[in-house]
Amino acid sequence: MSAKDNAAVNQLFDLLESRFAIRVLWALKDGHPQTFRLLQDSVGGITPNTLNTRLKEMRAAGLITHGDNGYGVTSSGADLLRRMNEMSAFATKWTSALKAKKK
Amino acid sequence: MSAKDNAAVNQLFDLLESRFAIRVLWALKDGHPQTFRLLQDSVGGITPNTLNTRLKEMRAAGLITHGDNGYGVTSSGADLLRRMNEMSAFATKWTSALKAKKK
DNA sequence: ACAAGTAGCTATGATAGTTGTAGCATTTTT
DNA sequence: AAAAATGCTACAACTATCATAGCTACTTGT
Repeated sequence: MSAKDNAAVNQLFDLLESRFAIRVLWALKDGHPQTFRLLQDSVGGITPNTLNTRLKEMRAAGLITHGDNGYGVTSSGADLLRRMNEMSAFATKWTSALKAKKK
Repeated sequence: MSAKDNAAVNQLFDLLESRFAIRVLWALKDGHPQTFRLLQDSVGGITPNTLNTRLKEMRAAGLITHGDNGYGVTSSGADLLRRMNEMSAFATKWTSALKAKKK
């Protein structure tokens, strides 16, 4: 892994590690833009303050845009979501393994 | 996407969205266990309080173990990291696109 | 046996991030 | 013209994280 790679990944993690960041992106997974309030509901449990902060960050990062139909992902954002699908597959395996362990 | 999928992904995001969570896992990417303090250095900028909190969470989640040689990933943790490599590839593309935009 | 080093933390007060609730200004719908 | 929806902002309270210091248990070297 090069130093440049490290910087890039670090920048991505900076963006994604704050509360609700991933979820906001995830809520836009299907590609349909959503209004501020609908997005708030989709994400669930997020306050307008935090949502607005995340939206600003992600717009600055070029992952989300705000068009006439509301907030949606950019092509870059869609690219990231596509790659994150792998994590979803993992999650399913993982939670069932965890549940089995707890019994 | 089923409701079950949603729950699993939510649980994963609960774990990963707190500060340094992803980075702690990421620091163990190469598979070599690390001592507490070495891990602190690898992650960079994390306090022992936070590191310890994350380690507890991730051990409870079955992603990290603590053996004789220090902290390392479980097979489940390694699985997740493998899938997250896609994000690393994205990060490189994404940051260079961002840099170009800012100019 | 004893001092020094290493490992894995815990304690404490300060600061930054997030929450909960309320509501405002503007545009769109009825 | 009134009602509803949109995208927020304000503010006080709470929680997470930080920065620094240092503790206990164990190993290593003399």
